[in-house]
Amino acid sequence: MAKVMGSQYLAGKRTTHQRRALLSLILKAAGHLDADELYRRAREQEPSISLSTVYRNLTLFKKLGLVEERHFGEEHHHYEAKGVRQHDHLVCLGCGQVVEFASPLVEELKREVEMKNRFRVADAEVRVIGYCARCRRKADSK
Amino acid sequence: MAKVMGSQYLAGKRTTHQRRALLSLILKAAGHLDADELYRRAREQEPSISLSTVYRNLTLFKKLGLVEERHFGEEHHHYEAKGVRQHDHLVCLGCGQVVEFASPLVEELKREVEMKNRFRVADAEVRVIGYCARCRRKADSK
DNA sequence: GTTGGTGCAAAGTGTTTGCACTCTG
DNA sequence: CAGAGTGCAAACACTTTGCACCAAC
Repeated sequence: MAKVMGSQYLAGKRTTHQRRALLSLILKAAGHLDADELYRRAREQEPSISLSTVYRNLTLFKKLGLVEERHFGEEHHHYEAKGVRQHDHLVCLGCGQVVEFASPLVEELKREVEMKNRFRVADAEVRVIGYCARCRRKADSK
Repeated sequence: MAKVMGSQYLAGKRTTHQRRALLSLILKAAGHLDADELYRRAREQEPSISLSTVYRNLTLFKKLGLVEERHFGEEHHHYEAKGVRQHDHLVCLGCGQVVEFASPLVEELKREVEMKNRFRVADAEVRVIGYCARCRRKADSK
């Protein structure tokens, strides 16, 4: 996994321990992380790492196109490795859990917007909000 | 426009000048506003209104289902009157402008998620990100 | 050796809250 | 005239920045 980050990914930027640790944590995290969770995990490998470094590198990774910033309903942001495939999120209002899903309809939507709205589409973010199977009953009784 | 806010909308809450002003501003604003812009506009009618009151009432309106909170790429939130029809947003990376659009594909997507993911869908937020016609050339030359 | 990157502390945003006063119902 | 709602200032959560030191190149 550490091999994933050859210098070609960092575009001439220095490969510090902190940077290596952060990037590998993001890549190996299956889903999305917020800055604080990433900080917590990074401290296990680099106990002296600071939160500023986390933020600074998240900004860098964003700029290099390695991670994407996501905005769920919460105050803070989430980050995840920029994967090849489009995937979107289901946010449960009951338990707060965020699940990924994918649908070809999103690609279709992007094509439609590109044609009908004279818009060069770079990306799309879809959040479907509601109640997961487990929380449904709670929602119905409201 | 002031007539729009009979007491039935406020669910027994008191109808203060501030509340009336805020709600009518949100309803008459064609698109989305952030808290600060709303504050600025409200002060024209109620010069002594405070930002806390703006936030407190936005929270209330959200709870009552009168407005919706939107999350674009920025740090702060945007709010808009909860309309009947689903509509989504095109965010231009060049000039930052946010344009509304609507597509039946979004409704289709919601139905699909409801069926395939055992999820009770309450709402969906779609942001398509890219470059508007005017900013395209800038993007292409990068 | 340079100078880009780091840790720390301090500042900056956007938002929320405690409190005493005010006005709606 | 009770208590919901307000303005104010202070607190809050998250993020950014200035600076002196450190380590990657």
